[in-house]
Amino acid sequence: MARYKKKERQELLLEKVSTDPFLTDELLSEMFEVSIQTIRLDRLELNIPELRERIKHVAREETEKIRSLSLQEVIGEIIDIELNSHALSLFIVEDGHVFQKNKIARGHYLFAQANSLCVAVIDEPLALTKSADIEFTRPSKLGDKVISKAMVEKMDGHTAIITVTSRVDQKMVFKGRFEMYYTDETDEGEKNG
Amino acid sequence: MARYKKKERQELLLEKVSTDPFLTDELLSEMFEVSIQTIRLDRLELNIPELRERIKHVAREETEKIRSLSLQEVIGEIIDIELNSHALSLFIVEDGHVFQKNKIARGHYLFAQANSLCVAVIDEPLALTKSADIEFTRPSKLGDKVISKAMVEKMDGHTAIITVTSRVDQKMVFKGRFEMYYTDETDEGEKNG
DNA sequence: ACTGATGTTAGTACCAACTACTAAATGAGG
DNA sequence: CCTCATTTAGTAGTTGGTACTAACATCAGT
Repeated sequence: MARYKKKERQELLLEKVSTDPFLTDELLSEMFEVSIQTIRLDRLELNIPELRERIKHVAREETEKIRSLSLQEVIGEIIDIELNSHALSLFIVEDGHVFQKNKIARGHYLFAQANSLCVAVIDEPLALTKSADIEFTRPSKLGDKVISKAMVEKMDGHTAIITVTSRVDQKMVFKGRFEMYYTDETDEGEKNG
Repeated sequence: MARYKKKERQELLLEKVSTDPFLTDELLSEMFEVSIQTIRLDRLELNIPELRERIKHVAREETEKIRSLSLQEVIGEIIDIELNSHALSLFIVEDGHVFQKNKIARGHYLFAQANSLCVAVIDEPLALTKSADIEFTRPSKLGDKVISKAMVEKMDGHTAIITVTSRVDQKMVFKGRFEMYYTDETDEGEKNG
């Protein structure tokens, strides 16, 4: 098989490197059947950094993503909050949140937004969901900006009742009634453990 | 300030490197006020790989985590399933799933396990959660192995009723009643869009 | 104070995977 | 055939290491 022309090779190179950042110049030169120098010239022209920089970049970026995905306290971004009263959050439906076949958001992400908003709105060290009554009124889709609103209806003793409504373009996609347990102790585990 | 003793230094080194894998031997040697060789001997004794290997590891591992966290079809691992009848899944509570202060699992992860199990148990191209009535009967904690069981109670027309119970060591931590909408069409969006 | 063991530092040769540069060889088109 | 673009070759220098040898420092026990 004949080797590629410059332009073609450079396009393929870009693709290769972005799908697999772990390829050395040597490996790439073998794949394209050109010399290492050619690969290096190509990278220079295309502004593709060297292997180690690519790996470093991936490592840094991914650690950030991890934090924003799994270690975040709240699903969605809180845009307004008055403790023990009400709160608003924004959640943008991205690729990882939807069913691939129809791009409809999985219900548990909408629930997560509502649930974590309830936790956030309560101004106590410990707030746990005790029960909830929820309804998905219409499907929300990839790219939707979901605005969730939590209203604290009642707080007495150790139980709060919060109603949540989530909307996309003013149209309701989710509503729920959450019963939260809260206390000023940081950890209930001591009692049970 | 006096320099640390070997043992102490090595413990701190381990901690440093695991919290920030991007530290070179040179930087570390400056931090501990010892020579580069000492740092290298320490790494050798503690089996800490060199900078580049650490970065590579982070880059690879994190990309995998991303996939398993955000792109997975089901939260938890399905361990038994009979379509349109019942299903079991296992979800292990990890660090990213809990409140840091008390190590109690966030409710929406337990909900996600139950919800995705309901989607999985229905043998139709499209299955969406319509509403749910849920209860968190006791907190589950870091390290818990949560076994979720979904039972299809009724299926008629386009609506299924599924009850889910989740247990840790036989003790119930979550129960819910899910109303699912299903159809044999892959995408309802065509009608609305 | 002397002896050993342990710990620390210095120094060398080598490696991968580069950058930056110069220079030569090879093509392909007019 | 000439020419310009492209490709290849080769050298020197860089970073962040490994692997190894040898010397030096420190302290503990006798």
